[in-house]
Amino acid sequence: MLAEQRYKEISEILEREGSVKTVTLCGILGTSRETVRRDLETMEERKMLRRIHGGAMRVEPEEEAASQYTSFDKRKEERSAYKEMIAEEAARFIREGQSVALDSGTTSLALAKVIRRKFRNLTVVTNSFAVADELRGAKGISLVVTGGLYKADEDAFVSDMATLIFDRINIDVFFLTTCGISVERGITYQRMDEIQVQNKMMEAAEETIVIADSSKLGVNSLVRMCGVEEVSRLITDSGITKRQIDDFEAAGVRVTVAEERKEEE
Amino acid sequence: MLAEQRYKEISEILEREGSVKTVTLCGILGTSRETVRRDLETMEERKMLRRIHGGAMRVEPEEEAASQYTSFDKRKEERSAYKEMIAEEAARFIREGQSVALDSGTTSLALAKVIRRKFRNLTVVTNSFAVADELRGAKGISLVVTGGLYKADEDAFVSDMATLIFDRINIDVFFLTTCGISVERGITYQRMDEIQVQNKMMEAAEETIVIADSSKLGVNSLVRMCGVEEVSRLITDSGITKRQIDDFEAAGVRVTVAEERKEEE
DNA sequence: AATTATTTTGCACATTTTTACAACTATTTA
DNA sequence: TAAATAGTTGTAAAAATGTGCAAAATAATT
Repeated sequence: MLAEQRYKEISEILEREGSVKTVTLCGILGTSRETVRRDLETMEERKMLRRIHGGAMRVEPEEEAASQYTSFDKRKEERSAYKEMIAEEAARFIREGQSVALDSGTTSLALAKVIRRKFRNLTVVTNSFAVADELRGAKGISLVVTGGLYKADEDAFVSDMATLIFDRINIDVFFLTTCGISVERGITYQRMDEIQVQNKMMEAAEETIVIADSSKLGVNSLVRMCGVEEVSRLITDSGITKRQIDDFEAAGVRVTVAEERKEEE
Repeated sequence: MLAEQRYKEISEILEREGSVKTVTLCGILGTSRETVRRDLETMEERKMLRRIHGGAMRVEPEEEAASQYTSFDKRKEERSAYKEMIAEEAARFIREGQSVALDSGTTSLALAKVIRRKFRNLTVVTNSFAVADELRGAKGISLVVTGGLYKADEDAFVSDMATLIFDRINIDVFFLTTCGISVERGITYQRMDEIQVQNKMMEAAEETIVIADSSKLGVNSLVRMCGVEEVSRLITDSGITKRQIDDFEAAGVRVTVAEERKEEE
């Protein structure tokens, strides 16, 4: 069994149970304790969990009472190292003067941070409060927010009110985040709230690029937003397998793998 | 059972019950008394609870949060005492279940704070980023943002894109802030950016109430938004003169003067 | 296809952490 | 004040972790 597959398994267990013992994982994964510990170590570095003596704990998605959007804050720490790499790579597909659309995924927020740092003449359209907050007052960034009804659990504006402005706006590149993407089922989500906004963004956009860490690949979630043929490119991390790359490329989706880069600028 | 799992369990019990005995925890967690005590000790260090003889008690959220925030927040409040008073008064014209519109004035932000504190079933429509930020995740507040192009110097969304949603929305009360208001020249502003949004809000609203401190009274600024006959009420502070009250009332604008109140509820 | 290089994994052993049992001290309450 | 209940500390057994190194599995190269 591959390491990344184990990570995925561990993540799922953690999502379900909240915490696991190292020995339990040994049994489930059929590997030695050292391997499990090494896995947990890497996963902790990637902010995918918190290690504790005897096992690991989930990085709390729901810390009740403490206002809802902190849960979003917590979630954005998940796999943040990957997300930054992906965001950095995604920024290479943007040129000064263009207009880009960002939805409300956590990877979008990472991209917003890169944009704030690297661009001085860009229009950014978003339905994400966090992205808007990040780019609020950023020099040289023209910020357009969709508006609409605010959904705290997604930290974004949804409903058809959020789609109205797209009749007046053209987008060069739309960076789409997702819960799951597969060649067979296309791009899928857990919730359907945001799909209409994303669809509008896609319609308004010249080109759509999916930015998704490798844990989303091959995953089929509940609601289908569109097929893979609608997107021109997928940017992901090195967790993608050769096989998956071939499948996506065969379906007409170019694949870019974000690699660790050592402070180039 | 892992230590961290026990902490979580204890936290949940404490959240539910308020306090818990050491022996009770022994039974629930299936560990010795020393272990429970050590757990409570660690958790006390982490400020997750307060130890008492025989067990532990929940720490009230205020205790921990207080130290960091209040000094800064209080000072901010002291400065804008008059706006607070006006906002407090304005809130009396709102009833649970209604929908209200707030524009991007500083007094609107003060009103948003009062709303967050006092209401649990309200729809708030705004084009102000600060107001949206204040009400983001507020319990029982349905937040609708106009969207549109973000103007940093007003911290608000403007342009005609910000007016689109008003075809779909009805407002009970619109609280209008202004640079100047006079019986002769009506409501006037320094800039014209926001006027179209405010006009739409007014159109969509059943009633419009101007909230303006007394320094704005009798002032004629550059751009006229509408006449005083369009507004039903003016809420201001005690700096207003008897003469001014009479003039406004004669023009059909009822006047409410916000007074200092001593913590009534 | 065969070989080499690289990474990953598992085992043995030293180290650290955790826990429960005692024995003892402190606090509460009747 | 005495009896009961709760808290503290020392210690040893058990459980978990970290590390060096060799075997195994993968990837890369010829």
